Parts: sequence; C-alpha cells; structure tokens
Amino acid sequence: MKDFSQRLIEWQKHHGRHGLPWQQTRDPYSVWLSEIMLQQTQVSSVIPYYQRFLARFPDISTLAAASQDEVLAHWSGLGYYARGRNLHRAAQVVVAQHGGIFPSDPEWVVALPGIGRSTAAAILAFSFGQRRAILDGNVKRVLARCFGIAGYPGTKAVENRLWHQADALLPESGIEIYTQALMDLGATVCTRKPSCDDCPLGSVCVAYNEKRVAELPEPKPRKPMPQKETAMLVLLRQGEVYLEKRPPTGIWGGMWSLPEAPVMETDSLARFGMAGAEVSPLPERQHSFTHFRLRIVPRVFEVTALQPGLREPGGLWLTLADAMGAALPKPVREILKVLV
DNA sequence: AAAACGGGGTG
DNA sequence: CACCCAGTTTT
Repeated sequence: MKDFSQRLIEWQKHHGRHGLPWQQTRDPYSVWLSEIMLQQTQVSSVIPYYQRFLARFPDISTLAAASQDEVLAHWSGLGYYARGRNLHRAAQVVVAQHGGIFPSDPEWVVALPGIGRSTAAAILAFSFGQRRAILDGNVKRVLARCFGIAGYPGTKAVENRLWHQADALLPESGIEIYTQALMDLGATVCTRKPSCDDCPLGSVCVAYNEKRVAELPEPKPRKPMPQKETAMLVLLRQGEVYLEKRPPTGIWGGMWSLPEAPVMETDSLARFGMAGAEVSPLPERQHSFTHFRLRIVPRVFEVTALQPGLREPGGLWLTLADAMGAALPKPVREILKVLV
C-alpha cells in the first residue's frame, strides 16, 4: 500500500519527532539501548538516562564487563528494572556468542533477553536499514483503526492480521523515516483520544470514515470479577465503637477496620464474647478491588454485655471521633461517617 | 479505579 | 497456543 506509507513519510517530515539523540546514530548498540529505554517510557524521561548510560557504558563490551549493580545504578529512576537486567545479560550474550558485535540476523536478535519481535525489527531498521515491520502498542492502534481490524489485538488471530498488514505496508525505501513515522503518529496523533483532524490518514482510515475511532482497537475482554460479600459489624457501647487491626499483609493490610462475619450468620456477637441487640440496618455498599468486588453489609449492634476478662488481640474500643482519626479503609470510613 | 504497556513465563 | 505476570504510567 504505497498510499499509506507515502502519506506517513510526508507527514513525518513536518510533524514527526526529529533530532532525538538516538536518531543521530546508526550504531546498533545505541539504537538498541534507546529502544529498550523507550519501552513503556516517554521520550522526555529517557533522554537524560540515555546520555548518562552511554557515557558510562559506551559500547557492548564495556556494558558486559560492568557489574549488575552499576548497571542498575544508571537505570535507577527509570523504572522497570527488568529491562536493565535483561540489557546487561544480553550484552554478555553478545560478547560470548557474537564477539561483542551486535548481530544483524533477526533470529539472533530476538534470542537476546528483553528483545521481542517488534523491538528487534525496530533496531534492525534503524541501525541496518533492514526492511522489517514493527508492531508495538502504538502501531497496533494505528493499523486496527486504519484498516478497521476488529477484535482484541492480544489474541493470536488478530495479532496475525496486524502483523500481516504491517508487513504488506512497508515502503520499498525509506524504512527508517517510515518506522519513525508510525511510532510518532501513534504516540502523538492516533492516541486513545486521537486528533483525527491532524491525521494524514484521515481520508483512508476505515475507523474514521465509519465513525468507529472510539471502538478500535477493541479492549481486552474483561472476565467478570468474582463477587464476594461480608458483613461488617458496627459494635457500639457507651458511645464507642469496636475496631480491630487487620493483619499486616493482604487486603487493607495494617489498617483499622470493623470486625467481619459471614452475611448469613445470626449470632455474630457471640463470636466476640459479647451480647447485645441489633439496631437499625445501614445501607449496603459495593467496593471494587483489582481482583474482586466486595458487597459489604453493615450490621449495627448496641452491645450490652462483655464477656468478663475478654481480651481481643488487636481489638480496641474507640470513640467515634477517635475512630474517624484512625487509618480506615474507605468503605469503613463511609460506614462510620453516617453514625457521627 | 482501571486500562495499557512489551516481554517473559506458565500450563 | 492462550493466558497471566510485574511494575509502572496514563486516563
């Protein structure tokens, strides 16, 4: 598709990103370093790290000979330290297996730790001018929209179609500027909230012309989160409420919370060595965690008797005011708020 | 709070 | 192969 690549290349000349440090070189090691650092990290954050890193480790052999500690020290602040560890290990592989020369065979490149198919293609295109397709998150978005490719790009079938398109679209020449254009368009125009007015593909983009820009690419299908439920006991006695400290790890680790009981349980008070009467019910609430949703059924009791000598480890009677000053999970705070 | 990210690892 | 993960930023 000449139209596609030519539009991108023309657009790149005026609207793409130019003059970045790693665009001034074809040294494979420098290009490699930039591609790794740019994974999940924005250009502006990468630039100072890239320059410091190259100053200290100017070539693959120097990097391979360094200690992991020193490599990670130069990565410190960039995040995703597995990238730094993989880069370091890969440098040692390049020294051991390729005499310190970065390989130009894609099979060898993808075999290096931290380099997948797309990253390998980017490195080989930018450093050796090889005509290879990239397919990162940005490019997936551009292609899914431009060619109206439905389905979640994380599935093999959709990904295969995207790779096939990406391959078919490659220009005969100008792979470097074209590859950079795809990345830049995806990063600056064809974003999740795209600026289609500024897009050179507007007239050919299926999603744009069918007004499906917001629907493509399709998001990952979410499995319905497990729904759990618990009763939270609001135990009141002489104007005080009973709180207990949660275990240090897990949900709400180390925070102060209300004692919990199965929603069905009828004599929950007995488990706490107390007697009393249940009073007005409070409204239920839903709380969402990363991995499940929790239906919270608050149950309020006026406690009239404490088992003598009761020692609840981690339990504490607090005035409502003091309780509200403690480290409470949000739903607990909201339950207590209606009582003050 | 939830989605996205690229590579790696698991079943 | 489909799926999940760790660790982080963005929405």
